Parts: sequence; structure tokens; C-alpha cells
Amino acid sequence: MAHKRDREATRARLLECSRLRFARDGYDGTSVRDVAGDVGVDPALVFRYFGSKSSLFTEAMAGSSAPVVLPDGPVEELPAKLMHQLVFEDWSEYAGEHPLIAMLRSAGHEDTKDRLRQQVCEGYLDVLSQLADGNEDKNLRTELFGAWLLGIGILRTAVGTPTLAKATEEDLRPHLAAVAEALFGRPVPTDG
Amino acid sequence: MAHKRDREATRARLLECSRLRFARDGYDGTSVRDVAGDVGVDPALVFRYFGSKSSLFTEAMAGSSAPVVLPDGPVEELPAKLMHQLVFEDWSEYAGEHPLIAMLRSAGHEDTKDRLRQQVCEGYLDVLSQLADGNEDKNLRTELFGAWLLGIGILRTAVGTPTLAKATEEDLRPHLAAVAEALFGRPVPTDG
DNA sequence: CTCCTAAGTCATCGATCGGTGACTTAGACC
DNA sequence: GGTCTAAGTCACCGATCGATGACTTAGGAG
Repeated sequence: MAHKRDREATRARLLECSRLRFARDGYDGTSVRDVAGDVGVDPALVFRYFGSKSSLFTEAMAGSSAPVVLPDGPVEELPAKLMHQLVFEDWSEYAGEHPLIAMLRSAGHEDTKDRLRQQVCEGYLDVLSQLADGNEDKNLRTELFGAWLLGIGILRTAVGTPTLAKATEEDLRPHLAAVAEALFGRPVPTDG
Repeated sequence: MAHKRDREATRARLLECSRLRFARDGYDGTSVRDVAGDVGVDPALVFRYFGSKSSLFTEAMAGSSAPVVLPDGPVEELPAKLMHQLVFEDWSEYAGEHPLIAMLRSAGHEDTKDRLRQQVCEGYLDVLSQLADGNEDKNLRTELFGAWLLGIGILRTAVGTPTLAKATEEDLRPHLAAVAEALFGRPVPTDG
């Protein structure tokens, strides 16, 4: 026997594996049998624990509460930190993409859009908005910068644009500074 | 009888309806029966004409060759034109989103990534790259600007970020100018 | 060792899907 | 009007999916 009979542990493993599956293959591309097979458990157990595939998806995505950089350091370093996390962090266990980008694949599901918006707003825009302090349309500037980071991540991984796909973090640094200054109206250092 | 027996016309109607379905519901969310039902035809006919669902998808997406603004006007007006087309154009027949954004929903399909990249590169980046003329890393700047436009469109429609979702074209105009100038190193007028 | 509860399994259902081949029918041509 | 071809239909297959309920078994408590 590989594992003891532990309800909570099995539940956690199911959530972990379904996160990966949902991120990599999308909601429709993931079957309950797949997830159960990863854990080495009978598919029926998934329904006993989560009730439905939809509930499993919701709970898995809720638990994946995007690991967000805390606004601990100086505000000026936030753009570089967020770009690193969104674009360059090693998300290999999530099919090589940031969970937020991967979640776009599951756009067919009802909860997806709401959860996406919640994670983007509370996880990233709230942190970023400090940079726009003092500007008139603070929220708009913040979302525009967030849109840029998200777009870069998508072009890199989901589309595979030639130049951006090969670009390093250092390549983007000067442009990150330029755009951040253009949007937030103040210099933003981008060196680590 | 609603329509005469016309192979080419029926084929065209199948392609048209499948474009909408694939864009709105994604590849997995669209069934051949759905498409056939829209046209009012037997599902088997779809296979007679296209061989497989995958081929139907490929041909439908190829035919949707994203309507791209031609680089006819002055180069300086390109950013505003592309933003209008990508973000504010009325794509109601494609589920309210630009076909490129909608295509992200079908990321499960093999051809999707390739076709996405092709359309983005040949349809948009090639046009945009004129703006980066004279800059050192021309291609990178171009892709970074394209990433921004794409990200804005995604935040607006797929994520539904509060401020951006309600923003008008005029709201974005000054920031479009600022970012374009930051990336391309020259002033870019944004008034229509 | 026994027993009892909960963790996990098995068999199966009904629906839907992509796909196939035999069939029917519309409509142009003589 | 008959006929022949191609457009379109019908019945059906095998696979897969989400989901259900009856069943089996592990493992701690006494």
C-alpha cells in the first residue's frame, strides 16, 4: 500500500493533482478519472469528497490562491517583482504558465471569470495600485499596467511570440522601467 | 424549404456558424451537432464536408483571418487604430470579444497556438513594427506593445476588471500615447 | 480477536460525443 | 416525365464522460 487511509491527506492530494490538470488541460480537458488516476484512487471517491466535478474545480482554484508577492519591500520594486512572478517564475508544475494565465483555458466554466477577476484584483491590482498613488485615474493606470504584465505572460507562453518567448528578465528591465514611469509618472528602478 | 441545395453555400454557412461557436464556447465546448443545428442540417453532413471536427476547426479559424487594419494611414495613427480594433470594435458576432482573444479559449487544440502566433505576428506585429523603426531592439518593443493591447482586451472582456471594463476609448487615449512614446521613443498622436 | 465506522472500490447508468455507412430525395438534364 | 448524380438524412457504433448506490476492506477501540 502506498498510502495510509487518511481522508484529509487524500483530499489534499486530489486538490493538488486537479489544480495541475485544470491548469494544464483546462476544465473540459480534465476528467475526474484523470485526477483520480493521478492520485491512484477510484474516481467515485472524488464525487464522495467533492460532490461534483464543478465543485472540485471551484475548490481547487480557490485553494490555488495565487501566491502573491507581499508588499513588503519598497514600493518602487513592485513592478519588477510582479513581472518576475507573473512572467519568469518557474511554474513548471502548472504546465509552465502562471496559474492565472492557465486559468484562461477554462473560460468555459462559470466560476472561472469571477475567480479570475477576484484573483487579479485582490492579488495583483491591489498591490500595484500603491504605485499609482497621487495620479488622477489611479485605478485605470493600475489596471493598464496589470494588463501589460498579463499580456506579456500570454504572448510568451500561450502564443509563443518569437522575440518575447526568448527574452530574458534583463532584456525587459529597461522597458519595464520606461512603461512604469509613463503610466505612474515617476521613476521606478528595475534593477534587482 | 429554407434553402436550396447548394454545396458551397451550405459549406460556407457551416464555417460561419462554427466560427461563432468556437469563439464563444471554445473547441471542447462546441459539438458538431451544435454547429449542424445552427445551420439546420444533419450533423453527418459536417463530416462529409470537413472530414473531422478538428479539420472543421482548422478551416474555420483559417477563414476567420483576423480582419486587420491595413497600414494605409500615417504610421503615427497605428496604435490608436489597433487599439480600437482589438479592444473597442464591436465583436458581438464573436461573443463580444476579438477573435484572437476568443481563440485563447480553444487552447486545448493543437492548431490553436500555431494559428494564434501566426495571426498575431503577421496580422499585428508586422504592422506595428513600423513604429519601432530606428530603435535597437525593434522586435521586442513591438511585441511588448502588442502584449499591452492584448492584455487590455483580455482584462476588459475575459476577466472583467472593474475600471477597464467600463473605460471608454477616450479614457485610454492619453495613456496609450504615454506608453507608445515610452516604448517607441517618439510622440504618437492619439486623437482621432 | 472482534467489531464497527469510515475510507475506498465496483458495477453500472444515462447522456453525449465524434464518426461511419447505407439510405433518401431534390433538381438539373435530356 | 423519367433518370441520374449529388446534396442531405437516418440509424447506429464505440468510447468517454459525470454521476450514483451498493459493496468491500482497512484499522483503531474495546
